[in-house]
Parts: sequence; structure tokens; C-alpha cells
Amino acid sequence: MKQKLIELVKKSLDTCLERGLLEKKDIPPIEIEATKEDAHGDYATNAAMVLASLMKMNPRKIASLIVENIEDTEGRVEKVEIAGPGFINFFMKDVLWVKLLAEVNGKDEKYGESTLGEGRHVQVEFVSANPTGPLHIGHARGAVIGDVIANILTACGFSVSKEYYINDAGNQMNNLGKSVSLRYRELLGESVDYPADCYQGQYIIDLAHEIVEKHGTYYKDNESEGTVSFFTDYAAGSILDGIKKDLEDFGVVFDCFFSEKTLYHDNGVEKLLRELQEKGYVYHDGPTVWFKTTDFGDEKDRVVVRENGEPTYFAADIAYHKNKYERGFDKVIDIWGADHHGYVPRMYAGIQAIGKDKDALDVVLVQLVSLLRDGKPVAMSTRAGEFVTLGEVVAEVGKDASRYNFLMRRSHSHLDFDLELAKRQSNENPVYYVQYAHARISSIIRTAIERGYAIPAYADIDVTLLTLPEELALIRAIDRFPELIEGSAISLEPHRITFFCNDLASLFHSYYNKNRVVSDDEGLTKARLFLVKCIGIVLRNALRILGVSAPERM
RNA sequence: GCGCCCGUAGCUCAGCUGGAUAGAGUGGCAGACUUCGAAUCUGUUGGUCGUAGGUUCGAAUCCUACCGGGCGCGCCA
Repeated sequence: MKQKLIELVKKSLDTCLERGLLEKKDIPPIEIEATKEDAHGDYATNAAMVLASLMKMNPRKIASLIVENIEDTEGRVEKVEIAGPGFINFFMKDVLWVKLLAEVNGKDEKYGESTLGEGRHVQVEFVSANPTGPLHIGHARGAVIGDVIANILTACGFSVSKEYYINDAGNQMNNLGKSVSLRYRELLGESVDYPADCYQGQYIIDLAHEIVEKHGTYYKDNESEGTVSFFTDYAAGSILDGIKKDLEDFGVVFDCFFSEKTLYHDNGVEKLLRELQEKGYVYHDGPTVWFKTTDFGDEKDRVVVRENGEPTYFAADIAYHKNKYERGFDKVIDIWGADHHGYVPRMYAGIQAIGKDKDALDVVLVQLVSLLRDGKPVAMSTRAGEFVTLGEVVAEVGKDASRYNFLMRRSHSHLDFDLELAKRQSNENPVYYVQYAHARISSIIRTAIERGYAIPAYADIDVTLLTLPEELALIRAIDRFPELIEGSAISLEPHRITFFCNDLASLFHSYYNKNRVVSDDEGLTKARLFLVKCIGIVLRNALRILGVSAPERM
């Protein structure tokens, strides 16, 4: 609908230019937006006002020129008005709106998809927590946001790969192995002075138990250089399995788990360092190697090889990103906790040094979550072993409700997650409001079938029967869905979809309370059934993108 | 000290990349089930958009300076 109007206005402008009514200049792209108020018609454009300063003419004068030269050959527009400082308001013929439903119904589960991405390859990397402990609530938000961004991009025609980067090569891993081995010895009766900097959680002891059960005292009796690495590998593998399971229960499934270790095995880090050297982006200070990230706008240079000769995490991360691009991704999106924001400029420096454009990377920062229980903050520290795991949250609050909750705010705003509140108020949770709308639609359709109505096809309905303002408002909302998804994709903002769902559900509930869908009036019933079915399609598609179920009954 | 994010109704938050009279939810108050599901709906209450300037036809949105809150500033990851 919007596109057609843009064409009309564009054509009118061309006509004005040809006839010399307007001076030839670079015309900026025409923008048309859906209006907020009925009095302003269905759509409005500010084109005249934008051109006014360019042409040095009165905006209302330009507006009237545009209006006079519109050739609405297909008869779509009911009325055009010039309003306020120079807005052009378009009133579309009502029937046109109803006709849009044919498209919704025809595309069904594909309604809302677009070709914006043109098949470009995008990778979304998220969660990427060290396998040193179970995922907690803080990871959950990043997990949902990453997952939904991937879904949105997929719906927009991008070829998307979801990836989890396993940081399994650092000191933390050695520490993990050490922690488990000490607990193991403790369980076998040895008196152990357990250090404060080791992992404190109960899960470490559980892992030690497992090892005792499987291997007895073997690793105590046969201690060697490989012993700690056995504990490390065992623990990391087991914890990672747990992470995968928690994510799966949360509806988050990755296409790829990428191990940091493989970067070293393939000499990726070494190759990267050589590349930076060859390109002249590094300098040496004794054994330390510095990368001149200031060349790319960072506030200070960063170390890539430490004094002890080992590459830093940063060096590995650049190598990792290089690897991503070598795998053929046109664009890479990193979802990070907001506490890593200081890291953003150096990552941009990194990808530019390996010859990538800044556009090839987007970093989405997700604010950390404060977990509350009864309004009181729950102290969370992986190291101290005090945390509520993602698995516990999902078990307690439910997948749909917790996902939806994380998606209700912009990712860069703070979020309080109160467990007791989430449980106690579960009936008032917005997710149920939306799901209820969907269940209600299913119920209406069931009722209609019971009373002998068939699910109508577009050809069966009389489009002139849907004339109520509420019905047109619903159709308008439905019509905006594809633009909404595209907007979410461009801005990488999943929360827009939850707001859309709430708005659409609200329009529907209100309509439902005021009007009867299934009645004795056969024509009207068919028309309304068709409308309601289309609303259901859109709700279902929106919820699917959010990874939230659309129940037929509740 | 420097950098990033946030500041909008009593509370929690939107505001579609600069548009017309700033919106939801929640809370308070008053109503609606003999009829497709009341996990719903209707009405009402509620604002110096942190403050002060600037940019222009037009600013919650962009620029500058302050105020207040969070985070970061390691050869940790």
C-alpha cells in the first residue's frame, strides 16, 4: 500500500519537474508514513516540507502542486488533503484495505517475510560464555536477543548462522581443572586447603563426584602432567553439555559451537600476528607486542602479545573474527554484555586492520540483568558460586514468559527480573495477553466450524462488509507487519515485535468484546471469520519469530 | 579524570532513525459475563519529556554545556 503511494508521489514530482513547475534539484527519497490519527487520513508525506527549504518555496504551495499532478489511474485514493504546515494526507478507499487480506491469507506462514537481505550471509554470535559454570540469568537476556535477531534476519531473507564462541583456551580453564581436581582429592579423603580464587559452586563438587564414580582413585594414584588437563577437559565438556541443554530448553539452538582452541591448533593467532606485523600495525616493546589500535580511533594502543610471550585474548578474538570472514560471512553481528562496551572500538580496529569495512561488523550491547527475589537483589557471582541458573529460571517462570519478558525492553536499557514477581503475576504477564488473543481466535474458528461454517477462502467473502473503524484499524495494523519486521532487522531491535504483538492483541480483544464474529448473518460471519483468521496468522508469525508458542487453547 | 549507556505519568517502559494534540502497561477510582473463552473489555485519573542554551518550517528525538544514575578504563576473559 505504502509503496504504491510513494510511486504516485514520485510520478507527480516528475511531472512537476517536466512542466517546469518546480526547479530541477536532487530530490531526496520520498517518505510516507502511516498516520497516528484518523483525521490525518491513512498515510501522510512531509515531502513538500522537505522540498520547501531546498526549493526556497512555500511548503503549502509545493504541496498543492504535488496534489494537482497526482495521476491516480488505479483509483486507490479516496481523498487527498493538505494540512498543517504542508503535510499531504492520503485517504485510501476502504475496500483496498480489505483486499490486502487476500495477501495475508495467501502467504500464510510466510506473511511478514521479505527479501531485504537478498541472501547475504550473516553470522550472529552470542552467549559465548566460558564453560566454567552453568549459564545464569545475565546470559539469558543475551541468548534471547541473539536468537530473535537471528530469526528476524532469517525472515528478511538473510542467510543466518548462529554461533557460540567457546572461550576454552585461557587461564580460567586451567583454574576450572584445578578446582575440580582439588574437590576430587577432597572427596577421596585428602585434606585440601581450597583456595578462594577457585570456583566455589556446588557444581564443581558434583563434577568431582561423577569422576570418583567413574574412575575411582585413578587420578589420585596415577598423577601425571596430564592429570589437570583431564579434569579441565572433563569439566568443560560436561558443563558445556549442561549449557547446551539449558539453552535448548530455552528455545535457543545454535548452528555452530566454535572452540577458541581450534584457533591455536590451526595457527590462526600466529598467522594473524604475522599479518598485523606485515601491514605495519604493530610495534615491539621488549617481548611485548602492541597493536596500534589508535590508528583506527581507539583511545590507546592494545597489547596482543604479553611479556611472557603468550598472545592476549584480544589477539585471539581478532583471529576469530578473521576466521568468520574467511568462512564467507558478509556481515558479523556480536551480541555482548554492556560491561564489554569499552571493547568495541578495539574490535572495530581489529577488523579494519584485517581489511574489513566497519560495516561488516555490528555490536549489539545488552545491559546486564539484575535478578531480584521479592524485590531484593540476589547476589550473583560465578566465582563465588552464588547464582540462579538459566535452567532454574526456565523451570520456574516458563520458557514463553521468560523469553517475552527479556524482549520487552530495548536491549541497552536496564532490566530487573524479579523471580517471585514473574511467577506471581504470571496471569497478568503480557505474553499471556497475546497468547490469549491467539487462543481466542482459534476458539472462534472452532465455534464457527461447529455451527457449520467452513473456514472461508478470500473468494467466499464480500469485502464490502468489513467497514467498521475497528476492522479497518485491525487491517491497517496487519498491513504494517512486514515493514515492522524489516525495521526490526535494520535496527536490530527485537523489542519492536513484542510491542506490535501487544498492540494487535489489544485491537483484537477490543473488537471481540464489541462485535460478534459468528452470527446468523452468513455473509458477515464469513467476512469476519476471514479477518479473524488473518489476525491469527500475523500473531502466530510474530510469536514464531520471538520463539514463543502460539497456543490453540490455554 | 576520560569514555559509553540511561533519565519520558506514582511505578515499569514505548515513542517507528526530525513530524501534527507525547503513548501503553501497572496502580487508584467507576462500570461490563444468559450470547463466539472475563487470562477479556469500557470509562476516568495521571506529564516543566533531567536542566539550560543551540540547529529549522518543526526537537522527547540532532549539537553543546551542566545535573543525576549505571558501566567501563589490565600484558583478565
